[in-house]
Amino acid sequence: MLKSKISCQQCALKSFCLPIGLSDSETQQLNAIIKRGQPLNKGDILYQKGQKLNGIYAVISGSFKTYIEDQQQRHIIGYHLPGELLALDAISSQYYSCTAEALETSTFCELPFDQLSALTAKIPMLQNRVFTLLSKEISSITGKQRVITKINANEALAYFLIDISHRYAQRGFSANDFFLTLSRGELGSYLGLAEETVSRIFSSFQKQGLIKITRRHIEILDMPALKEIIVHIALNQPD
Amino acid sequence: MLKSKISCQQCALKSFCLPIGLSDSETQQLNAIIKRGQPLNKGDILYQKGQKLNGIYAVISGSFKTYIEDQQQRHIIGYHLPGELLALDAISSQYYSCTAEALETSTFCELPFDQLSALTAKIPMLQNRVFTLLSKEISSITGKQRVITKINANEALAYFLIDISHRYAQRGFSANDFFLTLSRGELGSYLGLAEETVSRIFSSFQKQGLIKITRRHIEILDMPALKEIIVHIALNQPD
DNA sequence: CGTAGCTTTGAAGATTTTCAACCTTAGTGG
DNA sequence: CCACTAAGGTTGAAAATCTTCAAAGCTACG
Repeated sequence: MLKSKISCQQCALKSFCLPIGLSDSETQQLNAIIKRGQPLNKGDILYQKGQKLNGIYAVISGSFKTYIEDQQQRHIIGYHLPGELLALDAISSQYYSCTAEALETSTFCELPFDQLSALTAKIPMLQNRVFTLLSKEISSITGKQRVITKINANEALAYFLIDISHRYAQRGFSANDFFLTLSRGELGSYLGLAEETVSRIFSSFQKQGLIKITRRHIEILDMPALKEIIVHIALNQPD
Repeated sequence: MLKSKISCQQCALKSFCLPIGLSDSETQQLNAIIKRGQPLNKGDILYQKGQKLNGIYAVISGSFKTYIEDQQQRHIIGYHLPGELLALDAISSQYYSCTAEALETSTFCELPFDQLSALTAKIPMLQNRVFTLLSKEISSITGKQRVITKINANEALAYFLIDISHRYAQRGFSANDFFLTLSRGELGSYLGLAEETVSRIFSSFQKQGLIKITRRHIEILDMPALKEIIVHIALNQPD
């Protein structure tokens, strides 16, 4: 029992199964359907757009980007950190709607969706947990959308930094010192900005003493000032 | 039984309960928890940001906008047509994260979420239906985000028109002739454009013979050409 | 018939992108 | 161990796009 609980934690599913107070037996049932994946290297594909849904994924360590591509370019849709879930949008169509790729050496686990939903049908608390997770995803995308939908480039980047900082803090990582695994170009694509614009604004933030940035290593020096940049934006503040 | 089935249809929950083949008894159970709301007039508030979650809502007829506001302005977040659901993002926090307002005389029904989740725990098919609806919402917001995140104003408006057209068609309304209940300013806010930009682009689409627009009445004259505008954008095409 | 609110249009200004060149760093092979 | 290379990052200047400001047109409604 204890073993499975620990293993669940190791699976970085803390965020998934712990906060809801499942019994040991329930935890074990959940744990039984979780498949631990082989570690992936940078550039390895977790799933490909168009493939039939196997399950949803949780990032254990490392980071992933999701994207779709057309003839001209690749559009970054998501940036996923440890403890976060991937492929929640694929449940409805049963096909992955984008490609997920490891941005660095990363580990993950898989939750086969049919097994998960069989289990949620038996454990109401778990069902509610899944509802909550899906709903939270909706909030978070809506929040991002709000921000990117016409606020200017400064604000978009300030928001991005604050968001990442929160997400790291939530998982127990440093809120003020972290590595970005997206390139300037990818980040630009994610936020709807040109790569040069991202670079210029990072430089300007640094000149103002808000951050220190060395390639992909970011230190947030003045969080209040960063927040000041987006203070006039009506936001659903992240928890 | 039959009565309740019809009533369910009347509730415009066709989209919600019909496609999954519930038994008559299950349909009746679902129907029993659906509360029909009083019709609202233009400007009436369905729910207010910050209020405790009562339930999620389905639009029966008319249309709703959702928004959040700050000192300076109101930001339109959503535009909801008959058959569509509102407040899916409030399930996780248990508080409405934006305000929903009727854009014209509208009817709706309410699904108290605690009762719904008690029912889904008993009816696996319904549980999966809710998972699917939540997941679909994630897809659709992600799609919108993709589009607005830096494509230009022409593309954003072409996408919007195509999206609305699809959504009306899906509910059995005309795909090529409909009324917009958002003003130019509101639509601009929704898409992240200035109201004048929206107006200019509608004029330009009309000059090109793509649409005919008389105030809020829109006729789509050349759907293929509209689609051509966004053809280079990698999209998860709506079903 | 007049007014208020929405819409359209023009012109100037701001922001962002694009194009181009150059810089920096990490990794490679001599 | 060093020099070279490729990839990513930075910076400047011109061009494109969108916003803002301003004014005027239209329509619905009392």
